[in-house]
Amino acid sequence: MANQSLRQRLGARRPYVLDEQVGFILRQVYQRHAALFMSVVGEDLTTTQWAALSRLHQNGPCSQNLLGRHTAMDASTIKGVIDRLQARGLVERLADPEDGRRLLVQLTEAGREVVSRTLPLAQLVTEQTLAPLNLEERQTLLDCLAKLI
Amino acid sequence: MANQSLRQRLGARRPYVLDEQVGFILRQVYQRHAALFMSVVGEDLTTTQWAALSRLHQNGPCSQNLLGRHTAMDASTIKGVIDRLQARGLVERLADPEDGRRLLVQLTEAGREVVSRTLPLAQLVTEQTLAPLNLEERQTLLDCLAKLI
DNA sequence: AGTTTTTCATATGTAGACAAACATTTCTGG
DNA sequence: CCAGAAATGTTTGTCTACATATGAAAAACT
Repeated sequence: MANQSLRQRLGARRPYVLDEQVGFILRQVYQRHAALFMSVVGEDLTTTQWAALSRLHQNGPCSQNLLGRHTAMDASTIKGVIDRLQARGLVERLADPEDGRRLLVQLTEAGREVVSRTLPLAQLVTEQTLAPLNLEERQTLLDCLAKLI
Repeated sequence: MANQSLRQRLGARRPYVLDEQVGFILRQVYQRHAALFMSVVGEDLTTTQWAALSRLHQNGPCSQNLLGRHTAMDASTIKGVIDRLQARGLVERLADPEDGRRLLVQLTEAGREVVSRTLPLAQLVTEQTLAPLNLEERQTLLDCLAKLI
């Protein structure tokens, strides 16, 4: 109103309200999603571990670093994730015969079982995360978010 | 097309494509934002440290746990954050005379200086994070995200 | 060929993020 | 009033996340 236009005429900005900042909101939405994932999926799987497993399922075996790039993790993060998945027998590392630097990472039989058991639950989590929005809003949200990556 | 309706008639779902899942997208958007924040703000401040500082600036002194709730951090997370801010002299802890359990956390003079120096940069980061969207899209995005907290 | 650069995996250190367990203090219900 | 419940802060352990440094292997270059 009058106040608003006065502020604009003076060149002053809106005050900085933490709860209105994208970053703060994004962190909370992701927190809610991650908590939902853990509680729905069980299996003691984290969202990042699931990203690695589902990427291996979708794309097949892959070098560790490349898998990291395909799951938005840097080299040291993906290493830790694969370490833990390997310790649980869901994944195995093989030397790449074609490149002495690379480790080929692939799902084990147990890993494939976990993936097929988890897939429908992961879909459910996506659905539940978006539950407060209607179909049109969901599409808009995903489109906007995709532009911000 | 024909394929699509066949799948629907059979009750089958769309395949699970990792890159289309909200959780995976959210993580990447937040990563980009956090990296942007660190590079624009400097001061060696993280987004969560900034959340604590700006909340104290906005709301005044506060017990440690309550501050955690106001910044979406659990008790052990906010403790670590305040530990580090205190070690840098940006924040101080006082015993609450009214409640023997509580620690009152408040900004120091140095903390207030960092906040005023950082505020305009934090606004810039918000702006840059949303840069790929027009004004209408930004509002829609924030509205949708707010429903997902 | 040999040198430089890049890539890959690893290691270390710092920082969120949360669960679970704990002691202390405060609040509440009977 | 007093016992049980709840809140506050701390500690420990596990897991992401990244910067930086290192050694080894491959690619690119002259």
